[in-house]
Amino acid sequence: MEQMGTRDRLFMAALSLVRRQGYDATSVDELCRLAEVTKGAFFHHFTSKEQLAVQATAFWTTFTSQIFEQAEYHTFEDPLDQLIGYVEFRRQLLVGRSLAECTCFLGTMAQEKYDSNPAIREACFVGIAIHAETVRSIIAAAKARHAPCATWNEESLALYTQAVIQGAFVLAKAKNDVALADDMIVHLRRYIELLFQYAKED
Amino acid sequence: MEQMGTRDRLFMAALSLVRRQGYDATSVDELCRLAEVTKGAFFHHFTSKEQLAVQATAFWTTFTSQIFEQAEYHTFEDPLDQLIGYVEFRRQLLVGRSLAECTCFLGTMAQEKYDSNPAIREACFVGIAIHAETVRSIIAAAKARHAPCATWNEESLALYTQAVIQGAFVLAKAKNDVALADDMIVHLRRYIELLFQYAKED
DNA sequence: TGACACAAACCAACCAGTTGGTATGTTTTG
DNA sequence: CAAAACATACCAACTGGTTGGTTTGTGTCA
Repeated sequence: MEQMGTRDRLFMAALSLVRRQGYDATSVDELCRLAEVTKGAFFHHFTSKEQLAVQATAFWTTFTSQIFEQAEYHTFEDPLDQLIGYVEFRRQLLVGRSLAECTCFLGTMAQEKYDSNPAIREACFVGIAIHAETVRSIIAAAKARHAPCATWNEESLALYTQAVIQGAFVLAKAKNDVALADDMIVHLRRYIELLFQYAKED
Repeated sequence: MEQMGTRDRLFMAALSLVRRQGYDATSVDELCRLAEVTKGAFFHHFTSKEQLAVQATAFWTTFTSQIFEQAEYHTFEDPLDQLIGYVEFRRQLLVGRSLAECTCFLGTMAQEKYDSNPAIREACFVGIAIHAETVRSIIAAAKARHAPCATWNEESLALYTQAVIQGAFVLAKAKNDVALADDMIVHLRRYIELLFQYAKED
């Protein structure tokens, strides 16, 4: 964090604090303190707290994309193995991490600001949709090979993977137990396996 | 709302405002305004905003329990029909309602305050667990009749139904579209059907 | 020398919570 | 039975502190 520029340090601070406390509970002063930046510098780079939040969603997308791109599952030949590999990778991302460290910046902000701040809401949805699209393309390939006649929609299933993961985070937060999220993602894996297994046997 | 007592009017205001704006964005003054109560009256009945939130979770539990108790699915003979009926009832609860009107008070608050307010977090989890338990007992009966040898855990599946619904709300909020939540719950129904269908065919 | 990147002091609005008080019962006691 | 004592429910005005955002000034580098 030390050698980063002022903007990126503020983005990192936003990810950290918003994921832990939410958007409203995170003050500009607190962001500046963590980023080791003055308030003057903050408002030099961003016109408002809202603008930081909106731009932080794009920062989050590049930040997380790098993590997923480096994951092993991309090297698997069979797209169904890639899909199961993706789900397993989401489980791996939970181990040894606190809730604030493994939960989704976009989901957290979207739930809080969906009605009161359209700009933030939309930015969060775009970020989720970008990630869901990478999952959708894997699902599409898996479907083409293993379940070409299946009735379910690949785009809908891609969004469902994200919904399950977001919901897993909500329940894990309520119980204050990351293990619960893992448990929920195991169900997601089983659903996908059943979906393809059942289609194969037709 | 007019003939209710002061406390219940404040609870109703809390459900309405917190579901729309979140906990932090809802001020005590705003709660009082909606409940048509003075700030003095607020702090006569509650020692803090936090205490209102904690007690509102119990209010929410009784409030929502009544809705579920009156639902048709309880009258079905087969517990598997009851389970599918429950999921379908969750879908019905979405129709004609805005996101703020159909999403979960507990999930919203839990995600926002899980790290910064243990009392609120715990109260939210208790509320979710109480509801999940009613679903678990239906699942247990359905499993006993239709899938006695299935390897999956009924408590875990009950929590999963709640995770999917919570996640459906997060995505629906991000897209600002209730229909997306409905789509996600359809996947949940299919998962449950596959889980029982597959077990039957063994 | 002038545009950029910051810093420090500051501001009005708003926040949760407190104050001292009133109106309306209910319970106790001479 | 009535007066005193207490309890409950409420209210308007206020407090110390925090909020997002502004203003004004300074160092630096092309």
